[in-house]
This record gives sequence, structure tokens and C-alpha cells, in this order.
Amino acid sequence: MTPKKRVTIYDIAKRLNLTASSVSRALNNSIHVKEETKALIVKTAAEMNYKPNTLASNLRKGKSQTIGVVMPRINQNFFANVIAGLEEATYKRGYNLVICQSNESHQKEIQCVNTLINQHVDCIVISVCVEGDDYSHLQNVIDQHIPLIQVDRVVDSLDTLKVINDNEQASYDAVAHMIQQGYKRIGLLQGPQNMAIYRQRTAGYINALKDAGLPFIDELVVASALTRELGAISSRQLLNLPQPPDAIFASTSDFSALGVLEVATAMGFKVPDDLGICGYANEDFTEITSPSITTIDQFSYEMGKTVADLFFREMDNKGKEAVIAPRVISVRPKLIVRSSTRRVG
Amino acid sequence: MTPKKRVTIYDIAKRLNLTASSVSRALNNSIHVKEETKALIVKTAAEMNYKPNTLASNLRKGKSQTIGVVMPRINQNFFANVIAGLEEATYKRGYNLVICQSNESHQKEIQCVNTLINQHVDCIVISVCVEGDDYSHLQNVIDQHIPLIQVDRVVDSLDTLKVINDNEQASYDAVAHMIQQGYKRIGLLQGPQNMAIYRQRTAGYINALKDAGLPFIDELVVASALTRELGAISSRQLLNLPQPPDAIFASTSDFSALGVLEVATAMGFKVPDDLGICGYANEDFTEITSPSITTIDQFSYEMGKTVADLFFREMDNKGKEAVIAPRVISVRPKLIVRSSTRRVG
DNA sequence: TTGTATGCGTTATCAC
DNA sequence: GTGATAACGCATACAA
Repeated sequence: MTPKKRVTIYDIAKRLNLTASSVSRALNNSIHVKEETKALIVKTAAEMNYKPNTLASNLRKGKSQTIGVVMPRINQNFFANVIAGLEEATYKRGYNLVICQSNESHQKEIQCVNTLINQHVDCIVISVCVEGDDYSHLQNVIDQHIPLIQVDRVVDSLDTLKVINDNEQASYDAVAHMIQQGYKRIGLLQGPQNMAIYRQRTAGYINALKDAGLPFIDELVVASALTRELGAISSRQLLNLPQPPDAIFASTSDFSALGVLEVATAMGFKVPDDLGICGYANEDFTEITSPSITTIDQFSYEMGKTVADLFFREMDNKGKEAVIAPRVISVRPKLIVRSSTRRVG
Repeated sequence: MTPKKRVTIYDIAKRLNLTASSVSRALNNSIHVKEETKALIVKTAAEMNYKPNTLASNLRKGKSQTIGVVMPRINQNFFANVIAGLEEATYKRGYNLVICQSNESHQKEIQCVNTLINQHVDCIVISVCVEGDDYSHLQNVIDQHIPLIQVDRVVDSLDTLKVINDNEQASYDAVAHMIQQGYKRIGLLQGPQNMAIYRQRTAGYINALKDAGLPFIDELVVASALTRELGAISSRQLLNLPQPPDAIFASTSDFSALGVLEVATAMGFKVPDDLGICGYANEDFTEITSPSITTIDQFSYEMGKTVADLFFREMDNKGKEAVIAPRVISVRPKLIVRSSTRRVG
């Protein structure tokens, strides 16, 4: 069983006493080839089980019909959905996805980006990792004239197309809702403030308090409570205060909200009566805890599709040189009110 | 701002009064080049911001350093974890992943596979979709001498490397555990029996009953209850029987188990006292329902890594022609006992 | 240790 | 409408 070379357009040409050019044209459905021979070529190609070599084609054409994706984690709900959305939209256009995960490591992020550049991807879609503050690898992408699109976790200082959630508005909505439910001392679990998305959520929290005439109370704000465990620790700390909060907005994630719920329940607080809880991200499990957790849906799947659509729209407009206009597309997330904050009405 | 061509090894060569071959050798760290010039070349390459063209390199070498992945859904926990595991292992070896999702459509699966063949991927990893019974597109992959590895949902009749869960053993363990907990009338929510994995789970259930001397009761088995909704419907049906089951093994998924739990609770059954429940897949939420749900962990992340490791091992052995020996690697899943089945001890 | 020549499989630009 | 030829960027067999 010899390794058997793949059949090329030359093989087809030889068989039909034609040249490779005609075969190439026929297979690309060019109009400059007689319908009759075209049909013949297509038929024999199928018979010979011809598979085009995308590598060669792309090299020749100078493009890869491929979009590179760099995400911190590909098995986290939010990112997995973004990717799924991207995949759906790009597939329809015959594009492929090359996916890398940075694993929240700055070093690996750099390597991923470089790999994608080397692969000659037509576009790079990235959600940066928490770590790091030097973004020359991304500036490099821009300098190479490769369209760069940032999603969700974006670097403000880079002039690229950005697709983000309106984190501030969503957080505002969440806190306003809690206030409307009668909560008056609302605590905040905030994320690392070096990242824009978490700063925005904090801003929404502050504005909602201000607009309602409620004071901002420093001791009710806990930093960087990202996980379930940290959420638990933070909420224990908050609930042990002389004047504990009557609600907690876990702006970091639903996981931290879950930590809050567990601690609160263990400490004898009744949710939502003694304590209101709101998370962020609409993870599946928020629907099935008891009580179910109020949260914010980010339309992650749609965000992926939006990114792809934007890319294609720009491609179609600008022709070959897709210089994507830097701007910010803000997807407005939706507050999902559930039992953990429903006290009235 | 002209589109500015990328710098190639020729540009570097010209700058240094060398030839492209030397540059190529130097950048590939060949020993056949003076350390001195090598250093110089590497240095200037960096200065000129040279990015190798993987497309050209791969075309020349006849391989793409890329593994193609086809999964039914990339945003489902299990598959997302398999992909993440694959990614981790392949990344270490400098390989890339091209990921497609078949969206449970047979047609799309075929297209995905063909795209990957055209891309000259070095290996295709697939978990087939539920739909379809013609697997000529996969046979085609084998015929083209592209290593094919099947994961989890495998087609038995295809002679390929397969990495699966020992579904039968895991199901046996689950049911045996329930019996040991004193449950005597154990119902089964089974998946579509045209798929091997679901047949195996049913087999494990049957064997466990048999080994314990318990009768197989036909009316306690419900077909194709895959989702939460179907799980709910099926369990309502079971629990309304004159002689309802005292336990239900939701062999299809944790989602159906959740449906069971919700219906049971609503109908006034106490879990685990009146009714034991066991799911499948160890989804995150099973830990936080009340009561928490006993389930089976499939080590999805590890499965992904295993697949990659197997591929590389065979690659390293066989050299260029990675003809992977067809065999079955069975990863033994683990029963995670939680409150929903814990009656004694 | 370096240079020369050739080809990977396609497509694009000429000719005819 | 079809054929000949060059080029995409790189890697390698061979020569020097």
C-alpha cells in the first residue's frame, strides 16, 4: 500500500488531454470555458476523487479564507458560545476558523497571535486575557494590515473594531432593579479594575446608586471576587459586618453569585427576603438554584455572529484590502429577573 | 498607506548578501550553517519583523501541522472540554486546530470533513452527529491516508482509532450503586438506540439488574429522553404508573436527570428517600441542585488530551506516514455519588 | 558551510 | 475557448 499521491489538476488534465489551466478554470466555474468541457472536467474530477489543495490555492491567492480566534478559554460558556456563533456565520461564507486558547496566559496569547499571523489568516478575533499590559503583539497585527476585531474583553487603547457588551448599562439596570425591589444597602463584588469590563460594571453600580439618591458605601465593595470560592469568602466578610448589606451584586460572574447564595443560606439569611443576589452571565445553573438567581444575559452566541457579520460586511465593501474601521459595537445585555431578587410585585 | 508586502526570506537574504537557502536553514535552526551567520540572520529577521509564511512552508513540506476537529456542537460542555484538552496537548507540539461544528447535521458534517481534507490537515478528529448512517465521507478520509480518530460517538464499522468512554461499565457502576442503596425498581431513560454509546448504557443497566437478581421491567424503560423537557415528560409518565419506580437512571444526560428531579419534587416525591436519581455527564449544575445529583464524570478534558497524545505517539513511531493502528481506547468514567442517591451509610 | 536549482499545487497573465 | 508560462514563499537534493 504505497502512500499514493493525491490527484491534482494536472492528473485530470492529462487524463483528458487538456491543460491544467483549463481544469483550474472549469473547477472554479469560470465563464471562459465551454460548458461542455467544463461538465466533462467536473465529472472526471469527481470520478478521480479529486480534492483541491487549499494550501496551494491560498498561497497563490495570498489569502487563506480563514479567521483566527484567540480566547482565554474555549470551554467556558461565554467564550464557547461566542465561538459557536462565529462558526455558524463564517461557515456559511466558506470560511474556516483556527482557534487558539490563551489559557489566560499573556505569553501564550502572544504565541497564538503570532501563529495566526504566520498562517496568513484573513482576520484575527480576540478576547484578551486578564494578564498583561503590553499589547505590542496586537499592534503588530494592525501594522501587518490584518483586520483585528476585539470581543468583550477589549484593550481600549488599540484602534480596532470592538464588539462589547454595554456592561455599564446592564449593571445599572441590575442595581436599579434591586433598588426598585426595596434593597437599600447593596454590596458589590467587583472584578479586577485594570480591565475595562469590570470598571464599567462598577460604574453602572455607582450611577444607579447615585440616581436613586443612595450613598456609595466603601465597606460594601469587595475587590476581585471572581470565583465561587472568592464569592463565598467575600460575602462572608460582608455579611459579618455590623451593618451587613441587604443585597449583593456579584458583578464578576454567576459563579461568585453562587458562592454568595451558598454562604448566605448557610448563615441563615433568607434569599431574597433578607438578602437579594444578582449575578452576571446567565450561566445555565442560575435557573435551577433555589432560589433561582437573577442575572444578566450577554447574548454571547449573537456576539459571535455579529463579529463575523461585521467582518464580512467590511470585506464586501472594501474589497481586497479589508481595512476595518475602528469603532465600538455595543450589544445591550438583558437583565433576567429571577427569584433571588424578587421581593415585591 | 500602500498594502506593503510582507518580508520574505529573499528580502532578508538580499539585505545580508546571502541566499534564501541559507536564510531558510538558519531560521529552521539547521546545523549546516555557521553559528555566526545564523545569529546574524535571526537578528535581522527579527529587525525586519519577518513572519514566516506557514502556507508556503506547509505546501512545500506536504503537511500542515494542523489537526482538524469536527464536533456536533462546540458550545456543549462535553465537547468544549474535549476541544480544550486537544488544544492544550497539540499546542505544546506546535500544532494548530481547525475546528468545525456539524451542528448535528449530517450534510454539514460531510462538508466539514471535506474542507478539512482540502486543508491538508494531518489528522481528523471527529465525534459524529446523531443523524445519518452513510459514512462514506469518513471512509474517504481513511482512503486518503489521513489519520482519523473517533471520539465518544463513534462509528463501529469504521476501522479507526477510537477513544471512548466505557459507557457500559459506567452505567453498570451507577445502577449497581443504586441497588446497593436499596433501590429495587429502577427506571431507565435511554437514548436513541441507533447510537452505540446509548446502547452500551442500556446494556450496563441490564447487566447490573441481572447480576443483582432483579427483574428487567419493560414499562420502566423510556426511549429517547435526551433533554430536560423530555426527561420531565418521561418521569411524569413513570411516576404515574400504578407501581412507579423507586429510582431513575437518566442515562441520556444530566439535563434529563434535572427534568426528573423537578417533576419528582413537584409531585411530592422526596429525593433520595422516595426516589433515587442518577444522571450522566457531570455537568456543573449537578453539584448545586437540591439535592445534588449523582452522576458520571466522563473526563472529557482528558479524553481530548488522550486523543492528541495518541496521535503524536503514532506520528513519532511511524515517521512521515502516520498510519494509525485501529483500536479502541476506553477511558473509564467515574461515578460521582451525591445526595440524590444516598440513602444509607 | 554556502549556493544553485527545482518543485509543492494552484491561479493569473499572457498569448494564440 | 484553450494553452503555455510564471509566480506565490519556502525547503531540500545536489553541487561546490
